Amino acid sequence: MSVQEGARFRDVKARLLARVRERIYAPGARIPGEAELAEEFGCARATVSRALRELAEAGVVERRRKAGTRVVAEPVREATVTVPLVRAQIEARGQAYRYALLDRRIAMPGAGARARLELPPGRKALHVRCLHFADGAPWQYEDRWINLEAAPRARRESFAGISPNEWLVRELPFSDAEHVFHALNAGEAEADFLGVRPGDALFAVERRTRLDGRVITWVRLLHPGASFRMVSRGPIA
Amino acid sequence: MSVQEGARFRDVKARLLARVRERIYAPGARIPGEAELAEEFGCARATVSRALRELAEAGVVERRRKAGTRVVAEPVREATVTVPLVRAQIEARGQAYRYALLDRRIAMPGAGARARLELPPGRKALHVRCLHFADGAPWQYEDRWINLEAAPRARRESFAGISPNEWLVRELPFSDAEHVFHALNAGEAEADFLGVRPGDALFAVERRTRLDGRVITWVRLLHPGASFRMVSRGPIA
DNA sequence: GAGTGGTCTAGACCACTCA
DNA sequence: GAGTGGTCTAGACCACTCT
Repeated sequence: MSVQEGARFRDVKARLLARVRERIYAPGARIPGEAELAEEFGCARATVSRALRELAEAGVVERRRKAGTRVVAEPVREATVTVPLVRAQIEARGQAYRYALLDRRIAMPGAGARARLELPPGRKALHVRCLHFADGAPWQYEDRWINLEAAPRARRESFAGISPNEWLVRELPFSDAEHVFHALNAGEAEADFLGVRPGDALFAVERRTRLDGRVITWVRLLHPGASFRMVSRGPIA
Repeated sequence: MSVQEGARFRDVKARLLARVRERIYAPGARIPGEAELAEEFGCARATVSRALRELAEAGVVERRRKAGTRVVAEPVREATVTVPLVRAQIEARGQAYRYALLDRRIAMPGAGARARLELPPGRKALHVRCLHFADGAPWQYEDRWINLEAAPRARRESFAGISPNEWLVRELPFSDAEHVFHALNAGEAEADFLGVRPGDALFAVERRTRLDGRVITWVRLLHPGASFRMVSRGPIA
């Protein structure tokens, strides 16, 4: 009948979610145990377990041993956004990508950058600033600090031909990242780089990357607010 | 030895991730099949399967039947952000929450709002605008359209005592949501509401909520850029 | 056609945490 | 102490998709 069938646990998950939405299982209320549900649905407990685990990951239910499974009382919305490689993002839009290095130097980070790099006082780091263009128009201004003790090979890289963004993805892929998103007004220099007027709204993505607990790099990516959108994906079920 | 032990699949997952990071499994390369890995690690295939499934969800590997499992060639970063209830967010910061309704009327939506609600032409909808305060200072301006055909009970709600945000979470929890984030400059009216100057950067969250395929509501939430941060959670493993 | 992942089952043991 | 979820196993069948 249906096109994308063939997963019993998906069916169980959907039916349980439907019960939550219809208030058959009220917010905050406890729902039957895995064994009971398995019997009701006529499947193995492991199947119910997987369905409930995914509902828990989606924030629909809360599970605790002995206490059982409850419908979440105050749902919290989550959105998963993709922060792609600039180049891939631009090329996916069918636009021509161009990269330009503005500045590369080993310098003493300011207090803010030093704290974010979790560097001891008096330690220098690599500071790189560059621009990414889409069809010739400035798309992203990148201001990055790299911890040379965590990524010593960066010392020998000029970043003339490859952006630090891309270099790091190749050099240290699958590292852990923390992101912060916010909005700010363009200063004189940023406006100049991005081809907007001072005071125009910018969308900022800040990312700190770790590997084995050490901070490798901290970067601030600025986009002109007028053209930039960040979109989340995916529903609950 | 370790504190949080007791999950064989986590161990397998961590070891596989380590191999990817150390380039033992190179980007784009194929890794051994589940059966082979299960034998190597001395566990059941289902255990390896779960580890690999989670790595696939984290974007580290790609899996296809018959083709096998490959390390992702061009990693894509993802960030999961929490978009909490305004009130909960403010109270979690230890600040006093206050809500004020600005305007509530049934009206003809403009072209943009109508399209986002996926409403046929000539259909009216409920338009609500309100403010959320933290310790007396404006924290969020909410501009919302509600599809009265999908949420008819909203017609009888005045929204004088409860924000539409909160009312909808109670009325139709666990609905599916799409989010868009961007930055813009405050106009005259928005600046006035939010207590900032016209032109100041604002952080915008737009959310469209669906249930059973129908759009229930579309909302634009504006925050003063100077004070607002949206933070992502969680590493890969 | 054949190889790989995707899922299900039945049973088992364990870990946590509530009463 | 006892009830619940969390995980593992061994075996099985199936669905997809590459060759």
